[in-house]
Amino acid sequence: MPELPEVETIRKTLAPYLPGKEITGVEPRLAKAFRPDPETFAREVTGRRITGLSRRGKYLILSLDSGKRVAFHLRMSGRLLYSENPSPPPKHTTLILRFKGGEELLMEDPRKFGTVHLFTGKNLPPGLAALGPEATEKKEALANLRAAGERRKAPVKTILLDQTVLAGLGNIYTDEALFLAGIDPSRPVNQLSPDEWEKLYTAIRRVLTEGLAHRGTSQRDYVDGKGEPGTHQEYLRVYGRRGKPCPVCGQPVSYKRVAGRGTHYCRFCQQ
DNA sequence: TGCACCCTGAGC
DNA sequence: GCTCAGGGTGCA
Ligand SMILES: [Zn+2]
Repeated sequence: MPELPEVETIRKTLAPYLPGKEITGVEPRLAKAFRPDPETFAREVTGRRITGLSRRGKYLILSLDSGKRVAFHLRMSGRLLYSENPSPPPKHTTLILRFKGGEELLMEDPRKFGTVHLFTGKNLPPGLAALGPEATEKKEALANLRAAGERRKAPVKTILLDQTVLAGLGNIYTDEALFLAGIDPSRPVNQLSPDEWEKLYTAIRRVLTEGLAHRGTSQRDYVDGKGEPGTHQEYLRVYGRRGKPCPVCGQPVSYKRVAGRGTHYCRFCQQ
């Protein structure tokens, strides 16, 4: 699933190509993915030039010369693929953008959960407007985590996945960070000590930095903007390793459901 | 505040 | 042939 390191890797791989491109063709193929409707989207985007490419949380954002912006959210199985020699689109294609030189940007999404938003500067999509600070921004992110720790009593994993608290973590990096910090994912957040918050944030930074260095985790569907997989799946400590030995103590990695998500952790190393 | 729901392919 | 995976939204 694309989380912060994956979306950022997609952004980096598209950055050399998209800015400056003129969009000559817009083909929405999955109507329900578009906010607003696909007809408005096609009308507003056709003929525009891409002026910028950025990321906020798990959203990838294109700026257009009209002043409008397009945000993509890939959810679990979405891919954004740039090609200079387009071939016939895959079965589950949400959108095709065609450029003046014959290149294209394609959004593929077998599970069809991904969304495409068209918006203006003041009128952000609700999910984008509500995002907390980037998980990589230490001062703001840590302050928000601590504030949540004071007024909430949900499991710590629930808070890490809450994009209004900090933006960018998903199920994989959350499990990995909690393991590195030695904290049980179901611990109520109001029970964490100041020392544990510091440790947890350090672990979050570490797993995100590693994920970025490895160009993302290709556990299931993820590839970057050029179709290349990342390698961080080879470095995961607990996620997807149920029953396999804990890298620290050697006991089998445990699995349970926390915050409605499959959760991997070590019963012996995490309290 | 927490959970069902959306959806399909992979894996049993 | 069935179950499961998952992020954000909408609704209780
Ligand atoms: Zn262990």
